[in-house]
Amino acid sequence: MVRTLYVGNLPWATKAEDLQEAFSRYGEIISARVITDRETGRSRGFGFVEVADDDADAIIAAMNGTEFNGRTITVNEARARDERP
DNA sequence: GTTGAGCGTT
Repeated sequence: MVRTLYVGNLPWATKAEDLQEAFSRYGEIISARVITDRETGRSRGFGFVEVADDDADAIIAAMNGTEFNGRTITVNEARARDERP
């Protein structure tokens, strides 16, 4: 099973592979993705990381509120798009 | 070549 994590407050230069590398230190990463603006192609400063269910809690605890390339990032469980108003 | 709260593609 996988759980999707929301990662916010990222530096502009952050790439998906950067997330993968950083998060994989604390658990199994299924996939990582940084959201970029579809129109401009620039990073929106946040992303999503799919992690193994068993590692999700440890990863959130380890990464949330920590400094990532100079910015204090936010990590918590992501919401489904359907839940958004 | 910029910016800073937020929850994305198929």
